[in-house]
Amino acid sequence: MAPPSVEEQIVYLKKGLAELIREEDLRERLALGRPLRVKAGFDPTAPDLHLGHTVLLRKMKHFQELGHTVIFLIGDITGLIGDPTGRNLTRPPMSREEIKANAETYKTQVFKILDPEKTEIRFNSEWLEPLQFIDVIRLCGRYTVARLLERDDFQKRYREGAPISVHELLYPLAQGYDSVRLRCDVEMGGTDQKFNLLVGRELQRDYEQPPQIVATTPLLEGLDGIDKMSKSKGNYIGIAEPPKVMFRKVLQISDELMYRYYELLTSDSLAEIAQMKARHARGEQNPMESKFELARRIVGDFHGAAAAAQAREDFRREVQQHQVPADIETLPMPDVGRRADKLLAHIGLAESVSDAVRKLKAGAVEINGVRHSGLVLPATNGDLTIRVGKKWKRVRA
RNA sequence: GGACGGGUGGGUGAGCGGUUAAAGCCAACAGACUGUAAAUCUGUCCCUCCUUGCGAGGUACGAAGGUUCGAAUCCUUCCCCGUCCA
Repeated sequence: MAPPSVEEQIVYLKKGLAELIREEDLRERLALGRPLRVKAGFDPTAPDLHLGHTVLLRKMKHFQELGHTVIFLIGDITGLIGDPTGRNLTRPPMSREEIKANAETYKTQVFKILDPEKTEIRFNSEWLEPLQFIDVIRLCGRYTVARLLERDDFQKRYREGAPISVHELLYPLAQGYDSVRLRCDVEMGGTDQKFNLLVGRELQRDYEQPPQIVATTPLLEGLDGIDKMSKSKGNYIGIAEPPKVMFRKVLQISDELMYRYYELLTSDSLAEIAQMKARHARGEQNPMESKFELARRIVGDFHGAAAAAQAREDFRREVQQHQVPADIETLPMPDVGRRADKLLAHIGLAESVSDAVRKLKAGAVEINGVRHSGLVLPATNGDLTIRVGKKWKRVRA
């Protein structure tokens, strides 16, 4: 197979990017004919990757497919600072032990998408840690406060009187310095990273390197369809989550969000998505069908086709037909007498006894298929199969 | 270093000596309706106890003390945040 031409590469790489700065630079760089060094940095804060990250990872994968080298940079030092991006408040720094553990988890997850052969995993402690204070001062001397304050969220926080710690200002510099040290040709990130990525260009120029090309990917909205997907918001689908859970989460997103997910998480073209949308609008196809398809594909990406089919089956049986899940967790009967409220709290179907009482009164509890609102458990000699909302548990008699 | 302003439940944000476990909104959780989508409606949303009640206790309004019969509300000290001045 003939290697793709520069123009073919450009077309392939541009698809699904939010912004490319600058296309001309990329064209020139590709024309050099050598594998480009493409970096993306990850904070070691969230131990679990979610679909939001995969938008970026999928794009990185595209670079790999074209023969380029991807550098998966784990910001173990910058993690100590805490990237202020998109936050109104300063993030508390993490301990080194946490960061190390999180980094390990990353490694096992990214290769579900990236090709290990064409990936360098690096830690920025490698070159940031040996820096002396004087080096840091010199680095700071290459940039001005005014320029750093240009960043949207700094500006906003400054205007609103929210705190900005000095070390947060250093974050973009550190990230830019990473690019210098790694001699990056391209740096990728979410659109919220644009500022940091651009600082990298400036610093590279200062170190007499050709400035990196900046490629940003759109931010994926979380399950709520409002905020960007993040672990701390709890609106995420983790790529390590069980097929069943992923499947259910996808089915629970809104129809509007479904189109967005198709756009960012599948290889379907915008035209195909528009056609699908039109079919829904004309009533030729139930949007639910498309959502099932989306769920099948997403689960398939991370767990394989068989698991996806199984997840679909589980969903049909458990969710649509309200049948008892096959893998229901079964626990021994705790010592709570005949008290239903205490039992619920004990087995984790309620947060507290008080919460359990509320749920019972609200009619949210079903025992052996019968709604139960009393505080005393029904008389039975068999196991108790209990459902509260979408959660199921079984208790052995 | 000085002068002000502020810290309330997951988030906002009222309350500014007593019917205040603390309004409203958002989120969340359950129920109805559905395609367990959206929208809508209803209920719940600190903990514990039981005699399940417009029940009884215990905690709670940055921290610790104090004044009061009684404090989230007043006073003192401390911690944190911001603004202005230097």
